[in-house]
Amino acid sequence: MTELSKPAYVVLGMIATGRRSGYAMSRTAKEATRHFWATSDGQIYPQLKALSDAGYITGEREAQGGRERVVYSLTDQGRAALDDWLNSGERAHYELRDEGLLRLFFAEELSVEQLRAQIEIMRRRHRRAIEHLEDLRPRAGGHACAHLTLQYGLDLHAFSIDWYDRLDAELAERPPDERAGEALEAINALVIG
Amino acid sequence: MTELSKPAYVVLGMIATGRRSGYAMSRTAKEATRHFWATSDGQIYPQLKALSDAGYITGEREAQGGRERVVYSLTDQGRAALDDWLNSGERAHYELRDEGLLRLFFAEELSVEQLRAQIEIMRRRHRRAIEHLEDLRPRAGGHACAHLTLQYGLDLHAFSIDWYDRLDAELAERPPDERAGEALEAINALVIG
DNA sequence: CAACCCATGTAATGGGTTACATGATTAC
DNA sequence: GTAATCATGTAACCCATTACATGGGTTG
Repeated sequence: MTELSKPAYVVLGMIATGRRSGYAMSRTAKEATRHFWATSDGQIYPQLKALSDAGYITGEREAQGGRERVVYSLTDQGRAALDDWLNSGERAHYELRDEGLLRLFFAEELSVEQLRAQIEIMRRRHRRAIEHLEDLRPRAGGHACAHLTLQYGLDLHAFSIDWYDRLDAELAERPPDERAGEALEAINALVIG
Repeated sequence: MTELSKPAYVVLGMIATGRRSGYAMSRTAKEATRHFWATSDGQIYPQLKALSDAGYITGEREAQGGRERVVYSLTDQGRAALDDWLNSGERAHYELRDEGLLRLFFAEELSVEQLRAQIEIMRRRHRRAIEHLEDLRPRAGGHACAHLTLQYGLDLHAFSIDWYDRLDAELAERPPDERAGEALEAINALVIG
């Protein structure tokens, strides 16, 4: 049995947890999983066809108040593949892409003032992320797991804000026109040493 | 002046902070920025050529103890582009991809026991990440910004471990064969409500 | 009757990784 | 001498996003 792709497991998982039409999966992907695992429509719909053809899922046309839609179910094969993945100890993909951190990494030659401006931008970004996730909370419905992963996101951004707050407090003690590299060297010695 | 690509800014930043050969950039990308911004050789070397052609950087052949290598410098144009990017308030790209969280999201139907097994796997992953970053610390050299972003990584993973520890402690109070969805519903009510 | 949501898809494009390819130098 | 590191690059492939395309139903 060959390994399935990541979007395939997303689709299988969506069906198993009650998001049974392509559209419902698309909504959940945007609203509930986007903040830790992005999945686009351009992956979902082709994947539904592929998993159908391969016998992991079956689709049935259903009239939903006049509008037609296709509602999918897992086959035994699909259920087995999902359970395998959910319980596998295989190394899970983990990746962070943070352009703000990348800027910090190259900030050596900036002034303390400029660095603090960047940090403020990053804090704002995390604050907006929290607001956004807070807005999504009512939409998590009765799904305990959706609430859980949402809470992780909220706590993660809160951690980052806190981290930058503490860094900024240290930088506030330094002269604004000092080279950021110098100021950070002194601060790092405190934090780590 | 057209926006440059992300790998382009990586290259400009690397030069500005003293990583002036393609190989040195490649090393730093693997050792110091990989954990928050991945950049592969397949991006670096073509980018060096493109930025040279566009007049952002200039390369000079240099004999480094017999071996030849190309050492790059920023032109005024390149320095300006980098400074723009470093000080721009434009929304920075931020993205998390965490397959472990994705599994948690779909864990509703697992048993508490199975869920706890997954959580243990995730904690192990974060612990390994910390070990890995700890190994890299000596290599950060005198670069205060490298130390800073490394520290962020360490603290971030420590946060996650702590978060899962607390979740696991709650789950340990529930019967192992209970449905994860049920157990989490009860726990979520405590945490959020 | 216009705007928005439900619903499904495709094609072009862009971004990034991996594997491959080469060769010199240095350390054991 | 052989393994690792220094050093530079290319090509094939995979993955994912974006934009486009279509059309029925609902709400203000």
